[in-house]
Amino acid sequence: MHKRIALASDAMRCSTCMLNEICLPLGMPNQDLSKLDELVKERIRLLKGQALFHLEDEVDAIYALRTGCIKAQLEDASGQVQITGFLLPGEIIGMDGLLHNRHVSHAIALEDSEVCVMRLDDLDRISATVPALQQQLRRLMSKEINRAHTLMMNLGSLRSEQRLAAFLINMSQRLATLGYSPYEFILRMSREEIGNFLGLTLETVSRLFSRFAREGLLKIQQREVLLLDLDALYQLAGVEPLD
Amino acid sequence: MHKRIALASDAMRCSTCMLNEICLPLGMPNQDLSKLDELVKERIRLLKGQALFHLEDEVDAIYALRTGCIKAQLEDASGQVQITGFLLPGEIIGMDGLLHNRHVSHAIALEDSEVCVMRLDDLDRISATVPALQQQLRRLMSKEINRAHTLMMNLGSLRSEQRLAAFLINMSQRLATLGYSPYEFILRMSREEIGNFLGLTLETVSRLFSRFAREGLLKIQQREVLLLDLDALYQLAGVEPLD
DNA sequence: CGATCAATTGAGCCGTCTCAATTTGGGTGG
DNA sequence: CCACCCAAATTGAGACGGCTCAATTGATCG
Repeated sequence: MHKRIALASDAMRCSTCMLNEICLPLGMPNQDLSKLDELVKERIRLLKGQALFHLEDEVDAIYALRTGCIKAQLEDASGQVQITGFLLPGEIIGMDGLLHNRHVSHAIALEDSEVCVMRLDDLDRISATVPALQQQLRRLMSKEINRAHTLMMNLGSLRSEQRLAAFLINMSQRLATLGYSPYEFILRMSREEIGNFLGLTLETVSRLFSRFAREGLLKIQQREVLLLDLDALYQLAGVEPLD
Repeated sequence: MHKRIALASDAMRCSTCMLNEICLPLGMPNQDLSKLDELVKERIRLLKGQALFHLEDEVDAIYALRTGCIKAQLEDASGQVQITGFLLPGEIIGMDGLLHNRHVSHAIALEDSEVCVMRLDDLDRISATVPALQQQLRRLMSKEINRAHTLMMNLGSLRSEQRLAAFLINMSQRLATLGYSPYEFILRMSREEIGNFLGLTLETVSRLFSRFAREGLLKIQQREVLLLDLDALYQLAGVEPLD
């Protein structure tokens, strides 16, 4: 299905990873950081369109995205899909499967991607001697709960233009955190995927992009976005951005 | 603000609590259950309308609802509110505050209620010697993530009648788990609160109740519900119920 | 028994969806 | 390299679901 790669162990170290200010170790004391070095023993490379895991797969690990972009989506018995998030590098995926150690969602790469594998038994073993790791995991799960609650608020109370504005601001902020431009980026997902995520149809999303462009808020050509008036977008969204 | 009560320690024991098959200890091995007995040292009684905590309050504990009903709601800078859940006995509240140890939501009693206080330092201390507790907490947080994701799906893709049907089924199931009738119950929340939770207006909720009653799916008088045709409600919702 | 808040019901409007046609872009093979 | 094909995106027209605003009825509680 996908390619597992076991690199030389020193290539895996959280303590020397470029993303360690953003990813799982975020905010952990430096002296504990080195104890994480046994955590990631393996990475997985995914080609665009490949799944990291599917519904019902057994959970034996959670994952940190290193490069690329992954969508997380639920799927119910009737095949109806709901995208619950688009992950960027440094973000953690798979925590929704820890209830019964079965995944309840699909994780699919939107472009060629690479993830760090953090096995549950390693997490447990290291947590036993590094209390900070346990608390870190708790914080990360709490963050995901907050994110989902905020998305509920957006879906429940914002109008379409506000939802799209909030989405763009959110992408902009997260990309800025990664050191990319907050103004100019490429959307890795289709209009349909954006629409599904935001509870809108793809036509509505397309029309909104066209309207925003007409009003001078942004330029958009296919999936290339250039945000021209961030202030106006913030004002439109009216709420603190998603994440 | 609210009344804290320190009962005799044997009155607090998870191991002898009526709810221990449903609440935090759910699924934990019996030999570990007794080790939880130091966990709850205090309970809090809330009168209808009182808050267990507010936005921005410092988090030093999470709570298990013993009796009553509590709503959890976000509130953004502009005062806009989103109810993220209605809690029933045996359910855990406060896990969304573990990111920065600040609550990001309000918890307000919809009727006179009582919660068990589980202090974070006690949780950490006991987890250190009872690995099952740590895993249990992880499961509970994962469950909350799933619940929120499923609600996103409902808000994003269901029509109003489907949302209300899913809501009623969900209440029915959770009440049945507690040993109450799945057919007949009292809603502790107003039409407005239901509407807010489901991303609808109170008028729409009211009209739907009237329509469901006209169609013979249920009887409703104010907040007293009698479900007459659960099958039809399931079919309407079309998805697995919320939780 | 009035006062107040919650819930119901109606009428009309607006935003988003649906269905359909067209354009654009990217990939593939001749 | 161009012609072709297919998927993605755009745009339009019309329908409909849920919202807004408003009036009325029904509970609940001093």
